[in-house]
Parts: sequence; structure tokens; C-alpha cells
Amino acid sequence: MPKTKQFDETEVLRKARNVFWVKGYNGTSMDELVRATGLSRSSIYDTFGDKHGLFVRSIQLYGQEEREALAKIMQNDFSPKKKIHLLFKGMIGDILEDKDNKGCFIVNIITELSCLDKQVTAMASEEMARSEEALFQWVRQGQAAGEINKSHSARTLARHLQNTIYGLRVTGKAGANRAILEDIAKAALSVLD
Amino acid sequence: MPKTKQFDETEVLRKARNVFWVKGYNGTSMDELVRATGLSRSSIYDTFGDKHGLFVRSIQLYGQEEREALAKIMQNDFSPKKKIHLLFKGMIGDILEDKDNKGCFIVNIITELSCLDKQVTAMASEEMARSEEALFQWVRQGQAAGEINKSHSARTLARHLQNTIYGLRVTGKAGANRAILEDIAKAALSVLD
DNA sequence: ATTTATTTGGAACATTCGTTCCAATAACTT
DNA sequence: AAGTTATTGGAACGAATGTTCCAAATAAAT
Repeated sequence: MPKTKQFDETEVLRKARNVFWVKGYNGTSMDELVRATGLSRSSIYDTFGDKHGLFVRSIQLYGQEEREALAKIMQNDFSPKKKIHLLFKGMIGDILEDKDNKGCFIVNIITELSCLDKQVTAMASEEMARSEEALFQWVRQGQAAGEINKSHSARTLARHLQNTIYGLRVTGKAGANRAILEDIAKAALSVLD
Repeated sequence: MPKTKQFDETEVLRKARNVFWVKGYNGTSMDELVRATGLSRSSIYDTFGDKHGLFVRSIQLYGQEEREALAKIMQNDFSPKKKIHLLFKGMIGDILEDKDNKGCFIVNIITELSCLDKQVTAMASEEMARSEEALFQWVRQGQAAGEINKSHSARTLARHLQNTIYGLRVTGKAGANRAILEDIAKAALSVLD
């Protein structure tokens, strides 16, 4: 009987998330979100509650898509070490391709809101833990296969790699070029050899 | 003849900067700045122009104090490599001590505003370049003295160290404890051996 | 085609935002 | 001590903020 929703919720979330990603939470106004999503205020409020609710859903979408992307990399046939190298190469490519220089959504959230919004911070931290876990698994497998150095524990190396990724995200957002980013990755990854 | 300023400009800037540091630029209102600095709106506007001007001056103060702190470390008698280790140890201490979990002012600025404010981004980038230069000098000296590995260039290692510091700042702001931060530093610094 | 339930657009809301203004204040000079 | 001048506090401003509301529109079911 009722009129059905005229928009794809995921598509709207993707558009909203991109605005948040570029401008941050506090830097984004509802006016911009209305313009970016193409739907009206009432539809947004009816569907997502309020600005904060829309932000939370944006993060959830990001997490979901991130998990799917990771799963795709997981199931290729390269060795663990090669996977790590490909992850870094791909990330550097993403950083340089992104004309908006958005950086990492999670890093942006942590630096903007970790003092101000516990709920959102918890969501971001969970995402960080998840990706560290993937790195940890690869390092462990790589060490078992003998292609990754064992002078540091798998946990230590995973933390180091994760930390390097956050650094690259910041360095990249600060305007570093390909040569610099690859230089950093080279040095950081040499710990695995 | 005139009435003189009743406040210490540097002291006011320090208070304002701390608010910006905790809440970000867009997350900070003039009301909060009035409350935090203890002086009135007119005094702020008369002295610093507007909110953005106050922010710019806050960054300049940060840069100045950072430079002084760096100079102090520079002139101790430890070896270059030891200086680097001390820098990391000190930074981890700072991160854990800071009950506000402010993170790094420069990193916060880059992640919040690199898409939105070119002037501020340029100032932050300059600060980043300056600290990379200090690291570069230490690495070069350490390599010359034979205490730092030469399999990577001094520039590469400096970039890697700088990148690790940014990472630590983010990881720390995400709530990591001492064990994790020291683990990361240990792995990252092992590239120097 | 009519009914029904929900979405939708846009006007309107109170609040907060950054900023301006002015009268009152107070310090330095003579 | 008196005059001069910049500082100061607080009221006031328009614009922008996040949010609410309601009449009109619309798609599904009868």
C-alpha cells in the first residue's frame, strides 16, 4: 500500500560518506549533505535520524566495503609476503589517484573526533583492529613459510606495518609524491626481509 | 599615553591552541575560545583579526616552540642514533602522559584541513619538512659514524622515521598503550641497525 | 479509479555561529 | 591630577547551523 523509497540507501550513504571524508564531520553541513545526496531534508532525517546517525551509517558502510576489499585480496594466490607488498603498492596507488586527497577515512575520524565522540571512536578502533588482524595473519603465515624474518614477533611486525600505513596516509595527505611514498614503504617493508 | 594590553599574547595563544588541538578548527567555537583565553571577544578580534587569524598564530606558536624543543635535543652529547631513540622514547612518553589524547597538532591539522585550507596546510607542511630535516641530519651523521646501517639512504631512513612518528601519533590517539607503541618503535627503529 | 500509507519538498524553527559595535574603563604621559 | 587613547566587556547583528513540521505528491493495494 505505501509509497516505496525512491532512492538506494547504500548509494546515498556512499555520497554522504564522501562529503564527510573530504570535509570531516564538523566541517560538513546538512545543506551540503542535502546537495550531495540529492534528496531532501525530510528524507534524510526520516531514514537516518539525524546528522550523527548518517555519519555512523557512513562509517558502517565504509567498514563493510573495506572488509569486502580485504576478502578479495585474501583469496588470491600470492604468498603472504607478496600480499603485503601488493597491499602497500595498491595503497600508494590509491593515495596518488585520489584527486580529492581525502586520506584515510578512519584516520581522519580518529584525529578529528577521538576526543569528542566515543561511539564513533570505538567504531573506528574496531576497524583498525580488523585490518591489523589481517596483517598479523599474513605475517604469521609468511614467517611459517620462511619468507618473513622471525627476529620480531608476528604481532610486532603487524603493528609496525599497520602503523606505517597510517603514516603513509598522513604523509600522502600532506602532499607527498610517489617517490617519497615508495621510499617509505621500501624502508618499512625491509624489516620483513 | 594609551592603555597597554592587559594580557600576555603568547599565553593567550597557548590557551587557544590547546582548544584547537583538542577540538579541531571546525569543532572549536569563538565562545569556547573566549572562555578558554579568559579575554573578551573584542580583545581577541582586535589582537588576532578573526578566528582564522587566531588559528594561524596558534600554529606559528606551535612551530616556534617545536623548534626550540628540537634545538634543545640537538645540543645534548648523545650520539645521533641515541638521539633518535631518545626522540621516540620521549614522544611515546608524551603520548601516554597527555590525558586529553590530543595527538599531534600538525597531523590533526593536515587530516582535518588539507582539503579545505591551503594556507594552513602550507604552514603544517613546512613544519613537517623541518622535522624531517633534523632526522635526516642525525641519520647522516649516524651513518658517517658507522652506527647506522647504510643499506638505505639517509633521506629514505629519515622519511621512514618521520612516517613512523605520524603513525605513532595516530595509533596513540586511537588509544594504544605503552606496550604497543614501544613495539612499533622497536620494529621501525630496527631498520637503522 | 479510489483508497491508503509513506515519502517528499520546502517553509519555518530555535539555536548557535562568527563578527561588529559602542559605551565604559583604565593605564600611560604630561 | 588631569587628559588622552587604546583596551575592554557585553549587547547586538545577520548568517548559518541542525532540526522539525506539514501539506502535497506518489506508488502500491483494493
